[in-house]
Amino acid sequence: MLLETCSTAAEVLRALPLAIKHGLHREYLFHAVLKGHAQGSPLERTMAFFAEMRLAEVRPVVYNLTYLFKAAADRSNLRRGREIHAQLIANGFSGNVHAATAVVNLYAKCRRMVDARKVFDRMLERDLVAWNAVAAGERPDSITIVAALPACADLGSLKAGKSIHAHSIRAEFSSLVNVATALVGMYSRCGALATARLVFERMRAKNVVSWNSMIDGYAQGGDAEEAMRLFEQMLAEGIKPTEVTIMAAVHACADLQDLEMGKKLHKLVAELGLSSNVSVMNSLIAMYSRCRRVETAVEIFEGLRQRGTATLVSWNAMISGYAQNRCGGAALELFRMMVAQRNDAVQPDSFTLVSVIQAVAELSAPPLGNVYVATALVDTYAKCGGVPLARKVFDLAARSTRSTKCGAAAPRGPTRSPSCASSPPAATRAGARGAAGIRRYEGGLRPCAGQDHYSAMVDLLGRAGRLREAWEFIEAMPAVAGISVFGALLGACKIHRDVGMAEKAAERLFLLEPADGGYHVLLSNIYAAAGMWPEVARVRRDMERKALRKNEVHTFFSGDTNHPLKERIYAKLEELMEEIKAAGYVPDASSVHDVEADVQEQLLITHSEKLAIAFGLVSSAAGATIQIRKNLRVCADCHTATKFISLVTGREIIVRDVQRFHHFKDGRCSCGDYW
DNA sequence: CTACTGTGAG
Repeated sequence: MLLETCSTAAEVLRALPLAIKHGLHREYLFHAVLKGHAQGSPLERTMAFFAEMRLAEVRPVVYNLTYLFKAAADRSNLRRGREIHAQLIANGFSGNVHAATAVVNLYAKCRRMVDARKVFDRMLERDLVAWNAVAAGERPDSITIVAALPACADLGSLKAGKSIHAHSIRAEFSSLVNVATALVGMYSRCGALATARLVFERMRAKNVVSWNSMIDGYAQGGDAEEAMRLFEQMLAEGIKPTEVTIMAAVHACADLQDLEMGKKLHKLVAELGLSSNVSVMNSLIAMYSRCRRVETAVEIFEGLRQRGTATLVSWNAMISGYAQNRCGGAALELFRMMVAQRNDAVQPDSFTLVSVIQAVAELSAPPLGNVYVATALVDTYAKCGGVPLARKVFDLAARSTRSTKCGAAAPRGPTRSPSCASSPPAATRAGARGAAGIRRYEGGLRPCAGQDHYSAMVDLLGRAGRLREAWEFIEAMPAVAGISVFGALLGACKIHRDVGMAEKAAERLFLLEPADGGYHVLLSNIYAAAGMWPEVARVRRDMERKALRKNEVHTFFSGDTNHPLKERIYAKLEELMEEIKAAGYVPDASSVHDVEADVQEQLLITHSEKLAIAFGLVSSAAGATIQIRKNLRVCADCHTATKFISLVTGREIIVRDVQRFHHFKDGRCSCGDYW
């Protein structure tokens, strides 16, 4: 009871006389308080107490430091971990098995396996615990099994995971909570959500981590609805969520763009005392950005920045938030601030780069005309071993920056969306420009992690109409171009109505067998826009052959005449067109080009959303909400038409396109006509 | 009195 009231060294010192009277040692008291901090306080608080303790000349003992290591490892705080490692060496504890094991664990958790192995190899005495820390036990116990399962998930090897599952059953470990939980995690990260759920449901005893693994499995696996259902169930069962639970739920909320639920979670974060948890706050930044509440995201980000707790992830979340919400100017401004503040811990990485490229693409700045982007790209490709590509980007950049200098990304005044009013504060802008900042990139970027920045780059080149360059860019990529890269090219071909390039892109794309039928629809629409009807039909047949039609929903294509209810659908459509025209709808032909007016209107009328809405109207109960999922972005004409349809039919219509939800009601859309 | 495992933000 004495200890519970002390949290600073001064308080401990004040309590000392009383403690000594009770027969407690001075050291013991400090160590007990430190342990309390390590288990419950933020790492910084724990470190501060440790420093105070040293000032009070309390000699640390081995297990003080092991607690500190655990605190640092749990939060993957490598920098602090290294500091404690130095303390440990300075105090002559490096020979201790427990301490050394904690160091191995720290490096392993922070994904520094080389460092982990170095410390491990230098250990004179090793026990099973130490072996487990490098996940290489010879006679595996249950903890070794638990440690091996995430490795299967990392490798994406369901086969290896299953064989370990079998082994754990033979060794009679499989019903241990930790083993079962690790199995849930392994199955869900390998995409076997149904199996994960089965293991989860069969668990006799579940703990928070079990719930977290299952909920996050759904959240990361794309089933946000199920993630939220399970989250609600967890709360209903009276289990107190942790920061991990919250982050998974926030992620799911962002996916659903469910702002109301997002706000509830934000409140819950405060109630749970998690407002100082940077990771949680970062997930909220991303959630608000996806729900188009950039202002709220900025508030949170600025709060973190002012407290000095913003991390690289925070900056990336905010820059990405701006980019997603078409605030390209603000995104680039924040990017410049990031570079200018000269904080080594917060310098751009490949995540940042993706958002920056998106921002440049959106601003229609000359491709590669932005010297920041270009420099970052050159650096990245050179590091990936793509020297010829780096050279090419460099040449292009040199050519196009001659006229634009650094100015391509200069603030462009008020940006298009009202939500962009919240641009970064001006205080830290000074000195953000110029070559000095760019030099900071040297050595600053890690080699490309995924395909995202390649597809962003292809999108950038493609939108600017530089389709040939985009193609050359893909050919020169040091990595194998994936679905998203060719998808971006195909999208650009749609914008610029380049059938030839579209065919080239589609050929390569379809070899990769995308599960999403949207790309076939995209190609079909490109043909349709060019009036190439036999080709439209060919793509449709191709899709049917590949069974790409989604079976759980009714799927429609532009110009679809194949549905069993087609007569009723087309009749309904005609009726609707009459009604909405009477209500003031004027077809907007800007998304269909180069065909005669009557053909134009015919194309517009038979756009797949309109077909789907008509089907929804003829096949659902009166007054029911109609839900539509679109695998491309909704076109301007369909958007307008849907507003009118919601007005004349009194129905709510919810369209979810690749970008976001559109909630149509009484002639208005939740997106405020901005998407 | 301790160490090793399972969930984790952009």
